[in-house]
Amino acid sequence: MPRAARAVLQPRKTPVQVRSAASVEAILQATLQVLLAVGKERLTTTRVAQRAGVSVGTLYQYFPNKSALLQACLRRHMDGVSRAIGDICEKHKSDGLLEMGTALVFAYLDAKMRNVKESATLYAVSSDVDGAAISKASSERSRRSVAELFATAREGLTKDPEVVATVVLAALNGVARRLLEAKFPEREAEALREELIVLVHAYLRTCTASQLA
Amino acid sequence: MPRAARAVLQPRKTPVQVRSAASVEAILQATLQVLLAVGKERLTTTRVAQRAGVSVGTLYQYFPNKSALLQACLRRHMDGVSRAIGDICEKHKSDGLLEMGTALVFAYLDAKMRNVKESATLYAVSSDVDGAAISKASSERSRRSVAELFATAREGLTKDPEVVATVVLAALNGVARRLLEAKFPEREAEALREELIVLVHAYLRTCTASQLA
DNA sequence: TCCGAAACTGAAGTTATCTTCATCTAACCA
DNA sequence: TGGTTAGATGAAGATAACTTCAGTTTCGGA
Repeated sequence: MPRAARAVLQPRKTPVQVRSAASVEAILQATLQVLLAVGKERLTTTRVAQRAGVSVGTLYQYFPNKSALLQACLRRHMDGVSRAIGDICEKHKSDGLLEMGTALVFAYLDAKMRNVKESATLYAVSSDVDGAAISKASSERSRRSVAELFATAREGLTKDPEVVATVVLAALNGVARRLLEAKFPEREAEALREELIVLVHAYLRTCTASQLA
Repeated sequence: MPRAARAVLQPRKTPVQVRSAASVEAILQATLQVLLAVGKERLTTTRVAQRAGVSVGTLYQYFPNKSALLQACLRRHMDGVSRAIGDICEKHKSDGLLEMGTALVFAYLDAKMRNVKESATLYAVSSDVDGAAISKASSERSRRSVAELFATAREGLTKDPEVVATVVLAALNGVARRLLEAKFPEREAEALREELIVLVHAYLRTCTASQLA
């Protein structure tokens, strides 16, 4: 993995013609495909270019290096997850706390499990590539959404919504990871989801004065 | 990262003389030191050998390749954590559930936070190197310990101890990761630990028939 | 239709590290 | 003390990408 260009994350050139935008799109898609097909160890820029149906040179026209390419890919995925969380938060404003909890569990697991292999692969990529910053930004956004959501809960919180959101999301993330590492994620998913709801509900009950059903 | 030798993880040669055992030890320590000092991107076998005070050739006498070296390092660390869990489980056999929960939270966070940078760095290494298998084996051992512990709880569980253990450990892991990724882990640690205890207690209360304090 | 800019090409250069192996030294044992 | 095995050495070889750039093609407006 290259040592250069920590700072240069942005595409070099902003597409102005249609075909170039198409190239960028193709390259990003190809990156994910190659990643899934052969794994990050054997992902090469040439291979990605081939799969995208362009030349390596074109690839390097839009991404300063391999690392930036992978980062862009990662960012896409993460944004998808945090957008899913954000949407669900919008939908459940002013609901009851438990309802919120249930909705979050479903949304989170769905987002991660939609295609298991993609999530798992990108987790692995994340630790190269300084993915920490990217996933941090993304999970920060989720945390905000969830904290705001909790703040609107009918029952009223007795704790800092930010803290509650942090704990809930961390727990969700822990279980999701556990699931992704399992041999047959789909098989275990349902059971763990039920249990996760129990966990989240139990916790949320401690965060409010009123007695929840 | 090499593509070869997926299967060959074991040291090539088993030390029979004292000095060679010392070499192996020195190499492993050096690996960790180099990792912490310059990061995995710039860790080279030559650099490790230098730091260990041996030649590269010696290194390759005991580790078939760089990957195996890092795996050995990772295994060491993971074993430390699961041993800490195992110990605490022994100590709290037949205690009350809540007590167990508290003890686990402390043990887990302590183990991960003892030296934050080491944990964080090795997490990153883990995703190269096929670390999944290693950490899986280790966390499987932890899960066993914790499940056995829960099975001895005074109150008696109304759920499968394995499931309960899985959920609790996943949640712990999620929060620990969140903490390791934070800018100042030590600063947030205490607050999150308290909250984690609340979370675990709340969950454990749902796992037993009797009313817990 | 023509021209300048945008986009594309891909062979070749560059760099960096892993890994080997022929050779040397130290340890052990009879 | 001499022979045999274990251990250590490190320069050289091999590999495997990444990345560049000079030249070509395509696009879009005048």
